[in-house]
Amino acid sequence: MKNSQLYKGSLTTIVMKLLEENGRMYGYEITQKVKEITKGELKITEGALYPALHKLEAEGVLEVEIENVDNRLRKYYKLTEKGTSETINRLAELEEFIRNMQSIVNPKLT
Amino acid sequence: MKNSQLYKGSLTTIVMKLLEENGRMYGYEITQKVKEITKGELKITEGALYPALHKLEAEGVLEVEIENVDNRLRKYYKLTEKGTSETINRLAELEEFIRNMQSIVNPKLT
DNA sequence: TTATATACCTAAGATTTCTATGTATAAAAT
DNA sequence: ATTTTATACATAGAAATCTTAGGTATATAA
Repeated sequence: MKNSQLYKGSLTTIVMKLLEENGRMYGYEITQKVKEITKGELKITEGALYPALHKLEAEGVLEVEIENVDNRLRKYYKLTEKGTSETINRLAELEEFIRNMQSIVNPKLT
Repeated sequence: MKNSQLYKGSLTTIVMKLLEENGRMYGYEITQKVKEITKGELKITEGALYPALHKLEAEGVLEVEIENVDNRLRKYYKLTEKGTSETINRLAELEEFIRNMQSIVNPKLT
């Protein structure tokens, strides 16, 4: 994750949301998608992403399907049932986080 | 910092913004102010805050004035000149971060 | 033939935060 | 009178996350 420290702690939420949106994705695809969505402002590093995916899988949040495309390995991840309900909580937390940060940055509006 | 992982990385930005807003504050006051602004949703822990304040001071972002009030020590922190310009950058980063996160969570709006 | 893009991976270190604990005074509650 | 709560500072060890820096391998573009 390049850029500011602020993104610390948001990686798994980003991954879960993208999987909720797109059904299934593989690691490299996630890095490209985030770069695209944020117009290059946010670059997820592989050193952060792959361990995070493995952890989410170990926790039962994600499950993996391995496929061979063009002689290259792809590991497609998708949310489990548990992962889907976790994602709902995560997104609620994210919205609360954004609200709270905006209250701090712009106290006049609240 | 209680609650979700998302707040990781945002502590110094919060502190700097509050000091920009309020001129000078002491540590305990900062914890109370954040609790108040976020209606109890965000609690800054002292184990995170004090080392962060010391680090910002060591970096020349903050300077400290020690006072004795009611027989109790207070260390008032305020932004240095360097700290003030750093704060402007931090707040711009925060706004960009929030924009990016909203693009991810709500891709239809962008 | 070399560089870039695709696609996975890990290990060591840095950084941040949490948990737990410590000191001390003042005020409120039992 | 004593205990709890609030105020006010602090640190040390552990946990979590991310960066940096490498590694493997195939396919395509320069």
